[in-house]
Amino acid sequence: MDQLRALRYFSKVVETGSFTRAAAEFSVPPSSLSRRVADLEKSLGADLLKRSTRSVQLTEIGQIYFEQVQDILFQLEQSDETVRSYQAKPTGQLRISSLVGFGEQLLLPLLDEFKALYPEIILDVSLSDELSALGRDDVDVAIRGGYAPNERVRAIRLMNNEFIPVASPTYVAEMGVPEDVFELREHKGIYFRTPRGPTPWLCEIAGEWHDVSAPAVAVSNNNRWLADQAIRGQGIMMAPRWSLGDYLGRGDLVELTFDPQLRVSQNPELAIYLLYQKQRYLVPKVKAAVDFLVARLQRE
Amino acid sequence: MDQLRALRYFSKVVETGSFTRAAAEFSVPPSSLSRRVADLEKSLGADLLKRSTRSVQLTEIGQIYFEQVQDILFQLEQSDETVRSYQAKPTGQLRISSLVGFGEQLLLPLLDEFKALYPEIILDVSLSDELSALGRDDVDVAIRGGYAPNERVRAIRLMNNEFIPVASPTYVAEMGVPEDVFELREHKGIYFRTPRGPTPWLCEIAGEWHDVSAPAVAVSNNNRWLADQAIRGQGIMMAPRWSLGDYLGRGDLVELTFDPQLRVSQNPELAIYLLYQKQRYLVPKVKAAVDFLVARLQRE
DNA sequence: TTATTTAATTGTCATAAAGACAACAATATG
DNA sequence: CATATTGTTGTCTTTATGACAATTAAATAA
Repeated sequence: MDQLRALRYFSKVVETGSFTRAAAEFSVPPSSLSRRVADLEKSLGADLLKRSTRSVQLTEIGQIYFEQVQDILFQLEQSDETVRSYQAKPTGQLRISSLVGFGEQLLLPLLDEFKALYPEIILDVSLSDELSALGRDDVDVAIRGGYAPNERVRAIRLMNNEFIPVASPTYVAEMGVPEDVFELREHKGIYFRTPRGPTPWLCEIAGEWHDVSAPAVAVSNNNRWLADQAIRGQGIMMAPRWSLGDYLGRGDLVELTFDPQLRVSQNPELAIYLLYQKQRYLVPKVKAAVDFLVARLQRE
Repeated sequence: MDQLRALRYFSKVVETGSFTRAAAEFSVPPSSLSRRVADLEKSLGADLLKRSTRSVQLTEIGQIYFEQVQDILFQLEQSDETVRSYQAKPTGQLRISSLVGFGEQLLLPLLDEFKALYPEIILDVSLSDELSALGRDDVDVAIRGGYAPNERVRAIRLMNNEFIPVASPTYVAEMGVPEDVFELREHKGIYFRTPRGPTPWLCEIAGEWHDVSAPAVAVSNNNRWLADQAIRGQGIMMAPRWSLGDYLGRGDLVELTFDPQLRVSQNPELAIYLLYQKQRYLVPKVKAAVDFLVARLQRE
């Protein structure tokens, strides 16, 4: 029995929920799948699917087996691609996913140069603050806050992701410099909205965390627009230092300092990471992208 | 092409270093392996092996592929076993590995009861302080100090592994109670020898670690014998609290206390863990053993 | 309830892939 | 230089998979 073929058949039947549809994808008659899956079940001595003419359902053990088989097939796919593309020129489609703000300000400006270096790589860039499934077939390289989701993914720390409070000089002149974090509650707040809601302003005092957010005058998931609002004196904004570009240098915005520090997360280790599947580092296009991006983006 | 068969052939050729020997293990002619591996190489578009009539060597990419393939084959093997043994009675050979001291004192006394509960499980117990490769085919359940080696292994904390200094009342009467850790250097030491050498006595004072070991009067990897030495007043011993059984209760040994505490490792989180492959928890014999051992050994 | 439709299984034959065995080529070893 | 060992190649046989038609089972509609 060609076990691997049986596994691919089984897997596809589960995915499509039908022998007929799965058979169509392999361009073989459904009877082939029926037999191969039956062989597989016989060799395992357990039923994987409950067939009821009109629908196909996983048994309990089938569910467990399916998940593990999916993983195995995926890994094998990746290993094969690694070998196949070994010592070839970087080429093919490369999918990069990045945080929106980071992508707009730092990643996109680099990509022209990357394209010039590797003209045969077709870039597919998606900016989203939702986390994409690097574990599956979605993305080759991802830039994210937070850590590696599992041990097969390598995370390279690109830079600090420290959020600092800023406001325009005009705003400060008008509203005064807040001396104490609790004074902030009398100010105006400009908030970035993540997929999990706006980010509050937090402060740890004597081991306890306090929410010291000001009333909101602007909320958006668009960093650029929020920065404009801040520059025009609409309020105080907490933003990653890297996102402020030259606003601080030119004096468009000034940093406000507090003791203890104002934060947006209880996690002190906020950073931006570049993520990729370890296994795939040898795929030329992936290696080219990782090496390029780390060289250009890593700051410490 | 039966890709999986090709992978098994390839893998075995690498393991045995020879087409002929590998073929013998599958009971097929060497020509079959030759053809299958050649097919595989053709489909991958890369050479995996350097053949030189008298010897077979991996190419660079072959080495990488081989490692990944080994892992995939192993996982598939495990998934298949999980399904095959699903909803069967706990049966078959169960390999347990444990730290020597822990095994002798706590594990072995439990096993008669386990055998009575699951008479169809054939136990294969090996006691060793070397860490066994849970990742490969060696062991079903392991009891170890330290942590899980990777994300596929689950580690259940069984109990604290705090080492405390003890001596017999006669020894203390004769030599006096050491008040300060540095006084220990004038005492007599009884040491357990791990595979990495005897365990020194350490103490952290003002952030700095000091080795305050006494000259050795006895060194062994046999806990029981060392305890006998200590009871007979030969010296001071650092031993895990669990290993002392009722010696403290009966007054055979007394605990010495120091401030700051005397330790055998800079790692404060020493504990005993039960380890098993997550994937294999559904194999009845593994589940039976894990559940039984955790129920009997877990203390907090 | 019964007819109809759709999906999965089973039977039979054709085809393709892997194994068996012998012959051959290449390279160490004596 | 001869011999033994190892891997490859040629040819035939065996086995397993695919193709297509026929059959069975279940869900939907009359």
